[in-house]
Amino acid sequence: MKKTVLVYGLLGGVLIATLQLIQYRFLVLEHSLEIYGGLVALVFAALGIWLGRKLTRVREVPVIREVHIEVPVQAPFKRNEARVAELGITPRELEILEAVAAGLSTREIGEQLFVSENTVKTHTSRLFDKLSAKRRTQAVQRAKAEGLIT
Amino acid sequence: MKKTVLVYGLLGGVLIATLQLIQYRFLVLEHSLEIYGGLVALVFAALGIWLGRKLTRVREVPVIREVHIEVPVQAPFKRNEARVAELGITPRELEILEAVAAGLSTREIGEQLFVSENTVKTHTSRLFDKLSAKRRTQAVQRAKAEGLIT
DNA sequence: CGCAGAATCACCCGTTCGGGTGACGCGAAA
DNA sequence: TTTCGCGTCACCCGAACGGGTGATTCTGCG
Repeated sequence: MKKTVLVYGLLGGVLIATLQLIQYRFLVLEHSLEIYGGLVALVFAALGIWLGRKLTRVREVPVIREVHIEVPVQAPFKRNEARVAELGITPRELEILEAVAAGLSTREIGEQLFVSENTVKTHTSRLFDKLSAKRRTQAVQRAKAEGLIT
Repeated sequence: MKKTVLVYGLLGGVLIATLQLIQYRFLVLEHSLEIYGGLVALVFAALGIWLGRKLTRVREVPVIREVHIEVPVQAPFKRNEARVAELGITPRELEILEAVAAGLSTREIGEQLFVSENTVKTHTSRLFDKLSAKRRTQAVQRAKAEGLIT
């Protein structure tokens, strides 16, 4: 909450500053008062609306409306061998990757594949490297996106 | 809520006042313009908030959200609302769930949703409970299997 | 009005993860 | 034969995660 207030505060500050600038220019150029007022009104109205919505966020009740679109029947699932090779992912690593995606812990994977936890960690480490991932969830997400695993 | 709005109002007032003061130092002349701008800003900010609230009220009415349903060989994805309700998963939790599935860390989720890490942790904790998961990867795996998320 | 549910945040503590480094055996390719 | 890729394992350390508890605020519902 404090963070939010802070954000609001900063935002307000920025707005005020912007207003100052706008005002200065208009003053110097001796433009119409109405335009300035309108701008201020607009900006603050927008800010107010945004704030109001933010503060009183209400759950929307999504109603699913089915929109059928023709989808070229996608092959059941074809592992992207090319991408696997391209990333230099070894078979063993792929195996670990699938286990990770299945939600297993390092220890569980080790037990399942009859290797030590350390080995699994080494594999995962290399995987994260190759997938440019920092976390298992990220690795899984990317692997799925690339079609590396199911 | 009223308190929040009030606080915001006061804050706005203070800001405006500050603006006035700063302006006063530089532009002693043309007083009417500053006062006018400040008043307009205040009024419209208030109006905006009111409007925002009004709008969110309306949003309580079911919102139509078009969902493209693909028709692949297997199962078309359709968020399993029933299952979500059955498991007692709240909208906010679903939001966090999706972020987790996207491979974000607790901190990143917090930043993205403007809440503290602790809050995210609370949500994930409850999610794991509801999904009978022990790890994020497992939660994601199950959520996908249940059709809770994409 | 009071209550339940949701969302927010904090703190503690133990576990797991991830990064970095180093090492060893094995089989294939150079 | 030497090199190289792969799989295996170990240790350390800091960061992230997960569990538990407690607390506050706001909203909707009786």
